Amino acid sequence: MDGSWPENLDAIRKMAIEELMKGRELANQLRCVLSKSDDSAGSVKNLLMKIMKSFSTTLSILNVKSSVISQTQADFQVGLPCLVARNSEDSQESCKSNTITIPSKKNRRGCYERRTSLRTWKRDTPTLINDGQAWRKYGQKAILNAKYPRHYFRCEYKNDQGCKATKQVQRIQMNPPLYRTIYYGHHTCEDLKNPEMILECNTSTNPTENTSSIFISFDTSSLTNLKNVQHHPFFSSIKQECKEEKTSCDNEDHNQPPSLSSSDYFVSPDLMAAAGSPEQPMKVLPSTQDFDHEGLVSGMMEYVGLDLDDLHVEC
DNA sequence: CGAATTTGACCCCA
DNA sequence: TGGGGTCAAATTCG
Repeated sequence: MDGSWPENLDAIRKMAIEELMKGRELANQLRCVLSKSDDSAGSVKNLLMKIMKSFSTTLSILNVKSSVISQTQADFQVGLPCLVARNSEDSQESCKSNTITIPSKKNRRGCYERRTSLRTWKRDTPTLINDGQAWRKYGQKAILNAKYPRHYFRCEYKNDQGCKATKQVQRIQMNPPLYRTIYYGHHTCEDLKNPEMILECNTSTNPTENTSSIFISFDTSSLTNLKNVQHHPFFSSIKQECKEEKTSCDNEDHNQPPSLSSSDYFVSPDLMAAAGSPEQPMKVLPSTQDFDHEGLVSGMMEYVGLDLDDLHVEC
Protein backbone atom coordinates (compact mmCIF):
# COMPACT_ATOMS: atom_id res chain seq x y z
CA MET A 1 0.00 0.00 0.00
CA ASP A 2 1.72 3.09 -1.16
CA GLY A 3 -1.12 5.41 -0.31
CA SER A 4 -0.41 6.66 3.16
CA TRP A 5 -2.98 7.21 5.85
CA PRO A 6 -2.68 10.44 7.77
CA GLU A 7 -1.50 10.50 11.34
CA ASN A 8 -4.98 10.61 12.85
CA LEU A 9 -5.83 7.27 11.36
CA ASP A 10 -8.51 6.44 13.87
CA ALA A 11 -10.40 9.67 13.32
CA ILE A 12 -10.35 9.21 9.58
CA ARG A 13 -11.43 5.65 9.84
CA LYS A 14 -14.20 6.63 12.19
CA MET A 15 -15.43 9.16 9.66
CA ALA A 16 -15.32 6.57 6.95
CA ILE A 17 -17.19 4.05 9.04
CA GLU A 18 -19.85 6.61 9.90
CA GLU A 19 -20.37 7.36 6.25
CA LEU A 20 -20.53 3.71 5.40
CA MET A 21 -23.07 3.14 8.14
CA LYS A 22 -25.12 5.99 6.79
CA GLY A 23 -24.97 4.53 3.33
CA ARG A 24 -26.03 1.19 4.62
CA GLU A 25 -28.94 2.66 6.47
CA LEU A 26 -30.05 4.43 3.32
CA ALA A 27 -29.70 1.25 1.37
CA ASN A 28 -31.86 -0.41 3.95
CA GLN A 29 -34.48 2.26 3.45
CA LEU A 30 -34.25 1.69 -0.24
CA ARG A 31 -34.86 -1.97 0.29
CA CYS A 32 -38.03 -1.18 2.20
CA VAL A 33 -39.17 1.19 -0.50
CA LEU A 34 -38.54 -1.33 -3.21
CA SER A 35 -40.21 -4.08 -1.24
CA LYS A 36 -43.40 -2.09 -1.48
CA SER A 37 -42.90 -2.46 -5.21
CA ASP A 38 -45.26 0.10 -6.71
CA ASP A 39 -43.02 2.95 -5.85
CA SER A 40 -42.83 6.28 -7.52
CA ALA A 41 -39.57 6.58 -9.40
CA GLY A 42 -38.87 9.84 -7.65
CA SER A 43 -38.34 8.52 -4.14
CA VAL A 44 -36.21 5.66 -5.36
CA LYS A 45 -34.03 8.00 -7.30
CA ASN A 46 -33.76 10.35 -4.37
CA LEU A 47 -32.63 7.58 -2.09
CA LEU A 48 -30.17 6.31 -4.61
CA MET A 49 -28.69 9.77 -4.94
CA LYS A 50 -28.21 9.93 -1.18
CA ILE A 51 -26.57 6.55 -1.20
CA MET A 52 -24.26 7.59 -3.98
CA LYS A 53 -23.31 10.75 -2.14
CA SER A 54 -22.64 8.86 1.03
CA PHE A 55 -20.47 6.31 -0.67
CA SER A 56 -18.66 8.96 -2.65
CA THR A 57 -17.89 10.85 0.52
CA THR A 58 -16.55 7.69 2.05
CA LEU A 59 -14.39 7.00 -0.92
CA SER A 60 -13.10 10.53 -0.85
CA ILE A 61 -12.16 10.10 2.79
CA LEU A 62 -10.39 6.94 1.85
CA ASN A 63 -8.66 8.70 -0.97
CA VAL A 64 -5.65 6.47 -1.13
CA LYS A 65 -4.46 4.34 -3.97
CA SER A 66 -4.71 1.12 -2.11
CA SER A 67 -6.56 -2.10 -1.79
CA VAL A 68 -8.91 -0.28 0.55
CA ILE A 69 -10.24 1.72 -2.35
CA SER A 70 -10.57 -1.24 -4.60
CA GLN A 71 -12.37 -3.28 -2.02
CA THR A 72 -14.66 -0.48 -1.07
CA GLN A 73 -15.51 0.23 -4.66
CA ALA A 74 -16.11 -3.41 -5.30
CA ASP A 75 -18.34 -3.64 -2.27
CA PHE A 76 -20.40 -0.57 -2.74
CA GLN A 77 -20.14 0.77 -6.22
CA VAL A 78 -21.88 -2.20 -7.82
CA GLY A 79 -23.38 -0.10 -10.51
CA LEU A 80 -25.47 2.22 -8.45
CA PRO A 81 -24.02 5.41 -9.85
CA CYS A 82 -24.65 4.25 -13.37
CA LEU A 83 -28.12 3.10 -12.54
CA VAL A 84 -29.15 6.54 -11.42
CA ALA A 85 -27.12 8.30 -14.02
CA ARG A 86 -29.01 6.51 -16.71
CA ASN A 87 -31.90 8.77 -15.90
CA SER A 88 -29.85 11.87 -16.06
CA GLU A 89 -28.37 13.85 -18.87
CA ASP A 90 -24.78 13.47 -17.88
CA SER A 91 -24.79 9.75 -17.55
CA GLN A 92 -21.20 9.06 -18.35
CA GLU A 93 -19.77 11.99 -16.48
CA SER A 94 -22.03 11.33 -13.59
CA CYS A 95 -20.73 7.83 -13.32
CA LYS A 96 -17.19 9.04 -13.32
CA SER A 97 -17.76 11.82 -10.86
CA ASN A 98 -19.30 9.50 -8.36
CA THR A 99 -16.29 7.30 -8.04
CA ILE A 100 -12.73 7.86 -7.07
CA THR A 101 -10.71 8.73 -10.10
CA ILE A 102 -7.57 6.70 -10.24
CA PRO A 103 -5.06 8.08 -12.70
CA SER A 104 -5.29 6.11 -15.89
CA LYS A 105 -2.21 4.14 -16.70
CA LYS A 106 -3.57 2.56 -19.82
CA ASN A 107 -2.13 4.97 -22.32
CA ARG A 108 0.80 2.68 -22.72
CA ARG A 109 0.66 -0.88 -23.94
CA GLY A 110 0.81 -3.33 -21.12
CA CYS A 111 -0.13 -0.81 -18.47
CA TYR A 112 -3.20 -1.73 -16.52
CA GLU A 113 -4.72 -1.78 -13.09
CA ARG A 114 -4.15 -4.92 -11.13
CA ARG A 115 -7.32 -6.20 -9.68
CA THR A 116 -5.97 -8.51 -7.03
CA SER A 117 -8.04 -6.81 -4.34
CA LEU A 118 -11.32 -7.09 -6.16
CA ARG A 119 -13.92 -9.39 -4.81
CA THR A 120 -13.58 -12.86 -6.20
CA TRP A 121 -15.56 -16.02 -6.09
CA LYS A 122 -14.81 -19.37 -7.48
CA ARG A 123 -16.83 -22.17 -8.95
CA ASP A 124 -15.78 -25.62 -9.98
CA THR A 125 -18.05 -27.22 -12.51
CA PRO A 126 -17.89 -30.23 -14.81
CA THR A 127 -18.90 -28.10 -17.76
CA LEU A 128 -18.39 -24.56 -18.80
CA ILE A 129 -20.75 -22.12 -17.20
CA ASN A 130 -23.33 -19.96 -18.81
CA ASP A 131 -23.71 -17.27 -16.21
CA GLY A 132 -26.00 -15.17 -18.33
CA GLN A 133 -23.37 -12.52 -18.92
CA ALA A 134 -21.67 -11.57 -22.13
CA TRP A 135 -17.96 -12.32 -21.94
CA ARG A 136 -15.17 -11.72 -24.36
CA LYS A 137 -11.97 -13.64 -24.24
CA TYR A 138 -8.93 -11.44 -24.09
CA GLY A 139 -6.15 -13.80 -23.24
CA GLN A 140 -4.91 -17.28 -22.64
CA LYS A 141 -1.85 -18.31 -20.75
CA ALA A 142 -0.07 -21.45 -19.73
CA ILE A 143 0.23 -21.54 -15.98
CA LEU A 144 3.20 -22.95 -14.18
CA ASN A 145 2.57 -26.43 -12.75
CA ALA A 146 -0.84 -26.49 -14.36
CA LYS A 147 -1.73 -29.01 -17.01
CA TYR A 148 -4.13 -26.77 -18.81
CA PRO A 149 -3.94 -23.14 -19.87
CA ARG A 150 -5.95 -20.43 -18.19
CA HIS A 151 -8.41 -18.46 -20.28
CA TYR A 152 -9.15 -14.84 -19.51
CA PHE A 153 -12.50 -13.22 -20.14
CA ARG A 154 -13.79 -9.72 -19.57
CA CYS A 155 -17.23 -8.23 -19.77
CA GLU A 156 -18.47 -7.60 -23.28
CA TYR A 157 -19.44 -4.10 -22.18
CA LYS A 158 -16.08 -3.16 -20.72
CA ASN A 159 -15.48 -0.53 -23.36
CA ASP A 160 -19.07 0.59 -23.71
CA GLN A 161 -19.94 0.87 -20.06
CA GLY A 162 -16.67 0.49 -18.26
CA CYS A 163 -17.70 -2.73 -16.61
CA LYS A 164 -14.69 -4.18 -14.84
CA ALA A 165 -15.97 -7.68 -14.33
CA THR A 166 -13.59 -10.36 -15.49
CA LYS A 167 -13.35 -14.06 -15.09
CA GLN A 168 -10.78 -16.77 -15.55
CA VAL A 169 -11.60 -20.25 -16.72
CA GLN A 170 -9.21 -23.12 -16.40
CA ARG A 171 -9.64 -26.83 -16.81
CA ILE A 172 -8.28 -28.44 -13.71
CA GLN A 173 -9.11 -32.04 -14.38
CA MET A 174 -9.69 -34.18 -17.43
CA ASN A 175 -11.58 -37.18 -16.09
CA PRO A 176 -14.08 -36.39 -14.92
CA PRO A 177 -13.90 -33.01 -16.60
CA LEU A 178 -13.72 -30.17 -14.17
CA TYR A 179 -13.44 -26.48 -14.88
CA ARG A 180 -12.59 -23.78 -12.43
CA THR A 181 -14.13 -20.40 -13.03
CA ILE A 182 -12.96 -17.47 -10.98
CA TYR A 183 -14.94 -14.27 -11.16
CA TYR A 184 -13.38 -10.91 -10.36
CA GLY A 185 -15.58 -7.98 -9.49
CA HIS A 186 -19.23 -7.34 -10.14
CA HIS A 187 -20.86 -6.36 -13.36
CA THR A 188 -21.55 -2.66 -13.31
CA CYS A 189 -22.83 -2.73 -16.84
CA GLU A 190 -26.43 -2.69 -17.87
CA ASP A 191 -27.05 -6.17 -19.08
CA LEU A 192 -29.04 -5.52 -22.21
CA LYS A 193 -30.37 -9.06 -22.21
CA ASN A 194 -31.31 -9.15 -18.54
CA PRO A 195 -31.79 -5.60 -17.39
CA GLU A 196 -33.52 -6.54 -14.18
CA MET A 197 -31.94 -5.16 -11.07
CA ILE A 198 -31.77 -7.46 -8.11
CA LEU A 199 -31.64 -6.21 -4.60
CA GLU A 200 -30.23 -8.59 -2.11
CA CYS A 201 -29.96 -8.03 1.54
CA ASN A 202 -30.13 -9.72 4.84
CA THR A 203 -33.71 -9.80 5.94
CA SER A 204 -32.84 -9.88 9.57
CA THR A 205 -34.22 -6.97 11.49
CA ASN A 206 -31.89 -7.48 14.35
CA PRO A 207 -28.98 -5.10 13.92
CA THR A 208 -26.72 -7.32 15.97
CA GLU A 209 -27.17 -10.11 13.49
CA ASN A 210 -26.94 -7.97 10.45
CA THR A 211 -23.60 -6.33 10.22
CA SER A 212 -22.43 -6.69 6.69
CA SER A 213 -24.89 -8.08 4.28
CA ILE A 214 -26.46 -5.32 2.28
CA PHE A 215 -25.75 -6.23 -1.28
CA ILE A 216 -27.08 -4.59 -4.38
CA SER A 217 -26.13 -6.15 -7.64
CA PHE A 218 -26.94 -6.32 -11.30
CA ASP A 219 -25.45 -9.75 -11.37
CA THR A 220 -28.25 -11.78 -12.84
CA SER A 221 -26.97 -14.91 -11.21
CA SER A 222 -27.71 -13.40 -7.85
CA LEU A 223 -31.14 -14.59 -7.00
CA THR A 224 -33.00 -14.23 -3.78
CA ASN A 225 -36.63 -13.98 -4.43
CA LEU A 226 -38.02 -17.43 -4.85
CA LYS A 227 -41.21 -16.21 -6.39
CA ASN A 228 -39.41 -14.19 -9.00
CA VAL A 229 -36.68 -16.64 -9.76
CA GLN A 230 -38.79 -18.96 -11.84
CA HIS A 231 -39.74 -16.10 -14.10
CA HIS A 232 -36.35 -14.52 -14.20
CA PRO A 233 -35.04 -14.14 -17.75
CA PHE A 234 -31.77 -15.65 -16.70
CA PHE A 235 -33.40 -18.94 -15.87
CA SER A 236 -35.52 -18.78 -18.94
CA SER A 237 -32.39 -18.56 -20.99
CA ILE A 238 -30.83 -21.41 -19.09
CA LYS A 239 -33.75 -23.64 -19.81
CA GLN A 240 -33.52 -22.67 -23.42
CA GLU A 241 -29.83 -23.43 -23.57
CA CYS A 242 -30.34 -26.67 -21.76
CA LYS A 243 -31.36 -28.18 -25.06
CA GLU A 244 -28.29 -26.77 -26.70
CA GLU A 245 -26.10 -28.25 -24.02
CA LYS A 246 -27.58 -31.65 -24.54
CA THR A 247 -26.86 -31.44 -28.20
CA SER A 248 -23.38 -30.17 -27.61
CA CYS A 249 -22.59 -32.84 -25.08
CA ASP A 250 -23.94 -35.55 -27.30
CA ASN A 251 -21.56 -34.51 -29.96
CA GLU A 252 -18.70 -33.73 -27.68
CA ASP A 253 -15.61 -35.83 -27.87
CA HIS A 254 -14.72 -36.16 -24.23
CA ASN A 255 -11.17 -37.03 -25.06
CA GLN A 256 -10.74 -33.65 -26.59
CA PRO A 257 -10.94 -30.64 -24.35
CA PRO A 258 -13.58 -28.34 -25.74
CA SER A 259 -12.43 -25.07 -27.05
CA LEU A 260 -13.00 -22.34 -24.51
CA SER A 261 -14.48 -19.41 -26.21
CA SER A 262 -17.10 -16.91 -25.29
CA SER A 263 -19.47 -18.56 -27.67
CA ASP A 264 -19.07 -22.01 -26.17
CA TYR A 265 -21.53 -21.76 -23.36
CA PHE A 266 -22.73 -24.80 -21.57
CA VAL A 267 -24.87 -25.09 -18.52
CA SER A 268 -23.42 -26.58 -15.40
CA PRO A 269 -25.41 -29.05 -13.29
CA ASP A 270 -25.66 -26.57 -10.47
CA LEU A 271 -27.39 -24.07 -12.63
CA MET A 272 -29.49 -26.81 -14.08
CA ALA A 273 -30.54 -27.71 -10.59
CA ALA A 274 -31.48 -24.15 -9.92
CA ALA A 275 -33.37 -24.04 -13.16
CA GLY A 276 -35.57 -26.89 -12.16
CA SER A 277 -33.78 -30.21 -12.43
CA PRO A 278 -33.96 -31.59 -8.91
CA GLU A 279 -32.29 -34.82 -9.85
CA GLN A 280 -29.09 -32.89 -10.38
CA PRO A 281 -27.32 -32.05 -7.16
CA MET A 282 -26.44 -28.48 -6.48
CA LYS A 283 -22.72 -28.18 -6.55
CA VAL A 284 -20.98 -25.03 -5.59
CA LEU A 285 -17.46 -25.18 -4.35
CA PRO A 286 -16.47 -21.92 -2.81
CA SER A 287 -13.09 -21.53 -1.31
CA THR A 288 -13.19 -20.39 2.25
CA GLN A 289 -10.44 -18.00 1.39
CA ASP A 290 -11.64 -16.71 -1.89
CA PHE A 291 -15.36 -16.97 -1.68
CA ASP A 292 -16.85 -13.92 -0.12
CA HIS A 293 -19.96 -13.75 -2.20
CA GLU A 294 -22.19 -15.48 0.22
CA GLY A 295 -25.18 -13.45 -0.76
CA LEU A 296 -25.12 -14.88 -4.22
CA VAL A 297 -24.75 -18.43 -3.07
CA SER A 298 -27.27 -18.12 -0.30
CA GLY A 299 -29.76 -16.88 -2.82
CA MET A 300 -29.12 -19.87 -5.02
CA MET A 301 -29.21 -22.18 -2.02
CA GLU A 302 -32.43 -20.67 -0.89
CA TYR A 303 -33.94 -21.32 -4.25
CA VAL A 304 -32.97 -24.96 -4.43
CA GLY A 305 -33.77 -25.51 -0.79
CA LEU A 306 -30.26 -26.06 0.46
CA ASP A 307 -28.47 -24.41 3.28
CA LEU A 308 -25.19 -22.64 2.86
CA ASP A 309 -23.72 -25.09 5.33
CA ASP A 310 -24.47 -27.91 2.94
CA LEU A 311 -21.90 -26.60 0.55
CA HIS A 312 -18.83 -28.62 0.01
CA VAL A 313 -16.12 -26.24 1.03
CA GLU A 314 -12.87 -26.48 -0.79
CA CYS A 315 -9.45 -25.95 0.74
C1' DC B 1 -15.26 -6.87 -44.06
C1' DG B 2 -16.33 -6.43 -39.38
C1' DA B 3 -16.27 -9.13 -35.24
C1' DA B 4 -14.17 -12.41 -32.42
C1' DT B 5 -10.23 -14.99 -31.07
C1' DT B 6 -5.34 -16.00 -30.74
C1' DT B 7 -0.92 -15.07 -29.32
C1' DG B 8 3.35 -12.79 -28.28
C1' DA B 9 4.86 -8.82 -25.81
C1' DC B 10 4.71 -5.92 -21.98
C1' DC B 11 4.71 -4.87 -17.17
C1' DC B 12 3.09 -5.29 -12.24
C1' DC B 13 4.04 -7.24 -8.02
C1' DA B 14 4.80 -11.11 -4.67
C1' DT C 1 13.13 -11.80 -10.84
C1' DG C 2 9.78 -14.60 -12.85
C1' DG C 3 4.87 -15.77 -12.81
C1' DG C 4 0.69 -14.08 -14.04
C1' DG C 5 -2.65 -10.48 -15.89
C1' DT C 6 -3.48 -7.52 -19.66
C1' DC C 7 -2.82 -5.30 -24.10
C1' DA C 8 -3.08 -5.09 -28.89
C1' DA C 9 -1.50 -6.65 -33.47
C1' DA C 10 -2.26 -10.61 -36.20
C1' DT C 11 -5.16 -14.09 -37.54
C1' DT C 12 -9.42 -16.51 -38.12
C1' DC C 13 -14.26 -16.76 -38.67
C1' DG C 14 -18.96 -15.92 -40.30
